[in-house]
Amino acid sequence: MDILAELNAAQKEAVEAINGPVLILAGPGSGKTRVITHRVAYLIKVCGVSPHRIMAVTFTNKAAREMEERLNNLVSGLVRDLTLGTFHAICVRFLRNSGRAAGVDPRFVIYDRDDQLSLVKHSIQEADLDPKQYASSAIISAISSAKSRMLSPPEYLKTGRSYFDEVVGRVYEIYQRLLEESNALDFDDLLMKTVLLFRNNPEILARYQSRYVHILVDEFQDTNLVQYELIRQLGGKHRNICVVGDPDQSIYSWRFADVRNILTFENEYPDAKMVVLEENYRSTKMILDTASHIISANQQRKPVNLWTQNHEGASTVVVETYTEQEEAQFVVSEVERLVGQGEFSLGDCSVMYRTNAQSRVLEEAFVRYGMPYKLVAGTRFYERREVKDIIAYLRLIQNPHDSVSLIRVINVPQRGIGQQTQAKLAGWAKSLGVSQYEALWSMTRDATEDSEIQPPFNSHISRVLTAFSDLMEELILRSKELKLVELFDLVVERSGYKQYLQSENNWQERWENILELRAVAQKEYGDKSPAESLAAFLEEVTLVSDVDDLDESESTVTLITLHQAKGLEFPVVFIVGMEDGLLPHFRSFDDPEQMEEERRLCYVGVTRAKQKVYLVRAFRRSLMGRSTVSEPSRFLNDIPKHLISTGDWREEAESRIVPSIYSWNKPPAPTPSAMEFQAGDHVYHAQFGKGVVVSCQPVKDDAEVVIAFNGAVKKLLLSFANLEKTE
DNA sequence: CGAAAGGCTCTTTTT
DNA sequence: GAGCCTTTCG
Repeated sequence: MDILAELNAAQKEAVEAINGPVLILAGPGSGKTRVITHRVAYLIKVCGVSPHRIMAVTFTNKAAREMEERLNNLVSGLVRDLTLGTFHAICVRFLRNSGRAAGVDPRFVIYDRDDQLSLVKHSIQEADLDPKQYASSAIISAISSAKSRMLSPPEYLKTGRSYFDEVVGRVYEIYQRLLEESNALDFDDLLMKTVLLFRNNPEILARYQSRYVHILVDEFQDTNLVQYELIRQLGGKHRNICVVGDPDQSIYSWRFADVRNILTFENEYPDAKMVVLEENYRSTKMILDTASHIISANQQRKPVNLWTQNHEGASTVVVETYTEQEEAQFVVSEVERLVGQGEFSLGDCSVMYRTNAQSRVLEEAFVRYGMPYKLVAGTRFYERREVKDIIAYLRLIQNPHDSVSLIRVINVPQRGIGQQTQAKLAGWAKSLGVSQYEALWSMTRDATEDSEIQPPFNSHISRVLTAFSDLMEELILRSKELKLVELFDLVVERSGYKQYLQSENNWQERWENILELRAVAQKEYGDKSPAESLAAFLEEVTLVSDVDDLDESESTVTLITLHQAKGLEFPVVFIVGMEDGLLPHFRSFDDPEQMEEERRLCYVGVTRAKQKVYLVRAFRRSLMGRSTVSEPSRFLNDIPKHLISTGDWREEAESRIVPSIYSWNKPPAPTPSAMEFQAGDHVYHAQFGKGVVVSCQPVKDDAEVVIAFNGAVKKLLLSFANLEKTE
């Protein structure tokens, strides 16, 4: 197979330029992914470069997986040795292997946003600051910003000028100390510690530098300073660095990504070859034209000339509805129409929005119509309470010093270890200069007699604490001989979590989640021992993003935020909430740079579409419970009239929908009796297949059934679900 | 100590 | 409108 055969001239150029730095500016739909995969394949197959010497950085794990798949088709078998993944995943590998030199214990756990939040709250308390006065999220963001610039707490304090900087500096200092005591790294640490490791250990860096002859970075416009530095370090020897990006799609500046990295790259590597990919293979002329008009209004950009050989296509549809409920109804009914005409399938359709909160009303509409959909994110699976609880137990086994996890589960299920006791324990551990777990553990030994500081607990509390310590010791001990899944089961069993869950409400659903987590452990790590798989499993569950789990082959409508949609494509795209205040978001109003980013976000959304774009807005929308009236998004003004079709959808849609099988207002008769179905009944659903009824509750003159289908739990309205009993 | 209830506050986007 | 925190009572 000729690797260059199916590429256009510019793409070929980008693939063949293997010596020296390369900057590829790739417009949406210009075959960027194709270029990267083919370039890697070309290096391996044509140039004979060992995959071991190639590193490819992607923005999401999903992108990495897809690339691996595609590569397997081009150069089967050789892909194993490739260093392929997100910056974060790759840094984890470096730190596990070589982190000791930077003072990183290789058994570290990774703290996600949630863990950060709880740690920052503790830090604020420990700094004797009023937690009500400082938003933890703002402080996290400031700390993250500091780490993106690789400033340590003292360095940060030195550069700070405002009182807020001072506060952040103090919290940062404590926060970092607590992280270290817990042997934990947050997302930013993964990057920063790696760069510091290389900076302070030239011999280690030299090893990696020699190894990586070729480095590729995707979505370069969304890299931050640390990531740039890491690439600079690793590429320092061979200088074969290939970065691919599109300044018009830079939408992560709030995460301290900096488009200027592209400029810096050009300046730092003046010999860099620049390749511009302008031919779009994805969208119709109409869509591309619409998108170009939207993005052209940005001041801070270089003009680009996107073009396509694709056909003209349909006009962009702009629609106004009265409320957000009506907006959702429009989307559902329009999807129904498109699918009914046979032109598109459900899986072809996507609905994109600025904020996660917007998904709820949409979901309600989809549920009401019994139309299958998948929500990317929502309450993210790994952020569910029960899932995090079990993960916390596993983390503690891996690393007992992890204080955030300890605090999370020490009293879940309730063991009579309340706040008072926990505070005493924390204080006591601090005075001993050991982690809380060590303090606990020392109580189980009689060594305390010769200790200066006696445990400050009465005998009852002591017994309860010792019992917990014994439990963890048992789990840690058993973890050495069991398989990962067996350990998982043991944790759920011995911690009393299963029993505890059964006393909670909607425990079935939550139990399902635990089983799903178990399935991940089972699937990926089968019967491996925890020694070889626990760390990998814990990493996976912390570093996954929501798009990672998106399966586009499934035939359901996709609900997704504009940010998450980057890098995806759909035949049909609905962008909802096209209102000033939402898109652009009002938080960006007073900052021209942020406003330009909002515009890019809109551009990203439109350019996801292959065939059809709908820009939908609601006249009235409730935000935070309050009903507000809003103006159409200013971005709509930049689309010339001749590209738009409007028309009164309402009249048309009503005449179409109401008498048909779907009804907006009343469920059609006959309404099946709620009594017909009970928990445990086996049922069949035309779309979802076989399932088991979890619960069935009457609502108004209908009933809401929760059904566990293979792999997914769905809430359906009985009158629409059209269920068949199968037993 | 813990469960329940009421009151408070925000809501952008996420590896 | 929901989640988070505090208060109150058993």
